[in-house]
Amino acid sequence: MVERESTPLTDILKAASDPTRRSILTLLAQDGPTRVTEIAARFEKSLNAVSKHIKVLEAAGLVSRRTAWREHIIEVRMEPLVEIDRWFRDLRSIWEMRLDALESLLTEENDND
Amino acid sequence: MVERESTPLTDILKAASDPTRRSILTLLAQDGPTRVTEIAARFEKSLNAVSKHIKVLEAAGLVSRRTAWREHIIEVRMEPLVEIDRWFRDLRSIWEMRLDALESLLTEENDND
DNA sequence: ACCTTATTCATCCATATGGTTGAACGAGAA
DNA sequence: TTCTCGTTCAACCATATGGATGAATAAGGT
Repeated sequence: MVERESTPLTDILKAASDPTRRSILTLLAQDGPTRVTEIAARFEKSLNAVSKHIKVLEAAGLVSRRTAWREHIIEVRMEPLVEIDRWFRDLRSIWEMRLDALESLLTEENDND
Repeated sequence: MVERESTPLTDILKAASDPTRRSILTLLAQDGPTRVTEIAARFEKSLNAVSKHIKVLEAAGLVSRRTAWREHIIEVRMEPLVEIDRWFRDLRSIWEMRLDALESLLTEENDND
């Protein structure tokens, strides 16, 4: 009933908001492409739990998967994170525009004194 | 039973990962400090729902509250968002370090040819 | 005192999320 | 074929989340 929205930015932020998933990204950034089992071995969670985390990251575009034989090699993708950066910058620029407008308004008033 | 972790960065990202909450931040960045009721009026949700969203943003430090008479004036705080930026930059630098190491390794090998 | 306004608190609901365990699948090795 | 390995799929569970509605609180206006 409750329309479940899902935009790229929302998916990226949601994926990044879990500490385990951020750890996975850090691990991949450090060590490069890594097998699912290998990744799971670094955490005190079941293989399945980690597998699910990876799927979330994958859905958000934060990692890519390359299947070689029976092994799934996971690689971090930095590109989508730029979306967060962009959102942050947009918000900040909106905020600064208002402050600038406010300041010039005050300056104007001072001129009228 | 499941240890519920909550770090500043996690709270910030979780707070930012909801579209409604991001809209509230944008609204506040544009219009400046605004009353809760005023904010709620901009959304097709109950006052209570918006009130709860604001509490989440507040807990993450993304907005501050100033109670004047019976009115609660909400203001956006940009500072905590820098944490996201920092995390992103850290991750990227870890990633670049690995690539640099990889590249210099390859160059070395070429030198040995 | 009583009304009105602004907001939160308390419940309750449906769905999402993070976790577990066990079965299933795909593909090389014995 | 049967075994093992790497991984996902399918249930299932407890808790979190986003939403609604109605009561409670706070404080000025009448």
